[in-house]
Amino acid sequence: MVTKYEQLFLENQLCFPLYAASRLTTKIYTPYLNALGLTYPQYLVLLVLWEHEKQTVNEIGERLFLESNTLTPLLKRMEQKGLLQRERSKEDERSVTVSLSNNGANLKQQAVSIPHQLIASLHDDSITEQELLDFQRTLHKLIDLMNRKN
Amino acid sequence: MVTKYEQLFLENQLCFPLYAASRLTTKIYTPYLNALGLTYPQYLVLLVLWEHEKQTVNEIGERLFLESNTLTPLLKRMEQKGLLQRERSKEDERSVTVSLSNNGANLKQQAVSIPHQLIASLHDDSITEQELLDFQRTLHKLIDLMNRKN
DNA sequence: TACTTTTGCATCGTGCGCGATTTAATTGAA
DNA sequence: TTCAATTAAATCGCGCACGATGCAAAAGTA
Repeated sequence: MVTKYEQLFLENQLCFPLYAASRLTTKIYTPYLNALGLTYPQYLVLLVLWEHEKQTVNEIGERLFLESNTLTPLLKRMEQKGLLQRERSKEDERSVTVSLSNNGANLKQQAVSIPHQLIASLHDDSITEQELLDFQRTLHKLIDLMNRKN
Repeated sequence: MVTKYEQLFLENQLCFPLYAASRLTTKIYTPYLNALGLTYPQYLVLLVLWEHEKQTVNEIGERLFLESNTLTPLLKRMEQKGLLQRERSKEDERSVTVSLSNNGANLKQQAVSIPHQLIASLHDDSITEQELLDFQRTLHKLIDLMNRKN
């Protein structure tokens, strides 16, 4: 039985472990991404663009749960690095279309090996594959749930 | 079977869902914390201090996985708000002891109801209590694992 | 004791996140 | 068709995160 006060312990909340886990994972990604000259959010934008080469700021934002106040400066930095182009849409002048440059598209080849390398480096007998799949499933459910309620 | 390229999809990675979930949870906390005049990281510091009223910057950092470059400015802001005091330790002049003010200690009473309110507002039949407990267990395992490998 | 090394905190610079607001284009309604 | 409402980006300000570096105190070592 968890008392009212014990719910205030760090470990008994969901928020803190998620926050800690998120920061730890990006930290583990960092050396691999540094090698490609990318930050973690920049890598996420590329993941989205590697699936569809051309998208509006809004579409990218829907995938990443980010808005223009975060994306606009982020995309500008990526444009400066020559990873992508930003261009006002002709059909709807309010929208900005973001498209991969050759440079940005080519990074995919180098990024392909990252997930496997990470899994290998993190491999541990204390967590089974099935446990991880279940975890992933619940995580997606939680995201959907919180996204609906927000 | 997930191919090499499919591993680059957002959904097939662990990092992005964790990142998204973490941000969504803090977003859900925000209105409750705003009512107390707190940011989410400030709330985390208070959670730690509510368990032990007096701790060094280092001890707080070990609990939250944060270092002085993040904590020092954060704690200064909290000191300005009158939530805590910072003081050089007499025994070890390198350390700074952080202790709760009455104001900061009293906030605990108001914070106690937050976890329950959140659980209630998020309640959904699509996720069972057991599923959530399993999830939490794996999450802690992952944190331990990543923390060891880092 | 004299020294090197380690430790704890602070500072600096950069890049997010995000609430609030602005601007311009498009859509919707009378 | 006119005007109000909505939508898409952008801008601004603030508060984290965090790598890199600096500095002083303490601990370890010859």
